[in-house]
Amino acid sequence: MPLAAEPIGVDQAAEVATAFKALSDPVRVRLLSLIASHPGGEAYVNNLIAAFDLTGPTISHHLRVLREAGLIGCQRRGTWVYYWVVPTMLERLSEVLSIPAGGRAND
Amino acid sequence: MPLAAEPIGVDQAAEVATAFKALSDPVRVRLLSLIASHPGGEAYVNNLIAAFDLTGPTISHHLRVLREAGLIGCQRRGTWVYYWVVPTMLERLSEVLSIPAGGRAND
DNA sequence: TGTTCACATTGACAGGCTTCTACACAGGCG
DNA sequence: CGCCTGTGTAGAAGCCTGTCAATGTGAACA
Repeated sequence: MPLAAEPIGVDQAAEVATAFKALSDPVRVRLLSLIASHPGGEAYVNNLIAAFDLTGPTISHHLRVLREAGLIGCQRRGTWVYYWVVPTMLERLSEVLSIPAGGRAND
Repeated sequence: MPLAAEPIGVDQAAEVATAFKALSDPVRVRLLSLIASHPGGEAYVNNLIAAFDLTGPTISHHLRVLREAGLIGCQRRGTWVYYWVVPTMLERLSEVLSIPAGGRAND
């Protein structure tokens, strides 16, 4: 439900804000984009670390923030850990920011 | 351009992250929703302050963060100050989060 | 089978930034 | 001038970001 349609509830506002907080860091935005645009929709950590001038633990921390926000999922396959994007969450956030036709829905 | 379409650039990632940072606080999300869903698309500060258990300066500060992020605009009319939502910014963020058909665009 | 190596995460900590309140200031109205 | 509305500033508490060190997991090899 778009936040422009009606006043958002306190609980939902907190939930949405948590997700947006996960996207409030440039590194995490780039990580999400790298994972989402990776061939096959998956990426493993080694590749992600190589794309930044940051150390492994730092990337790992950022990935955890994205994971706990429900934006990405991960799975271990042998030695490597693969990450992928959870489209449901992105679509939901996109819907929250969308503008209803006419700018408002009711009242 | 959706961030899932191709790896986002460093500059654009920083710009998007700044906007999301403005939305990373529950109070600001609720403020934006209150303004956007207000009859006429406008709201004045006195109404907004009444909706929270926070002091006036705090709300004023949050409004400034939203304003500097380009998400809302304001104008003084006599004694009261009116706020409204800038739909362009919301639409752009919504597009960034949208998922291209098939999950990816090229390559 | 046991060791060694590579991959990735977790924990602890320093530095910087954000958030919130209290007080004080500017702008308009009666 | 007195009052109300809204903003700006200064300061304390808390959170976030990034690095180093240590741990856990799985594969390769003698």
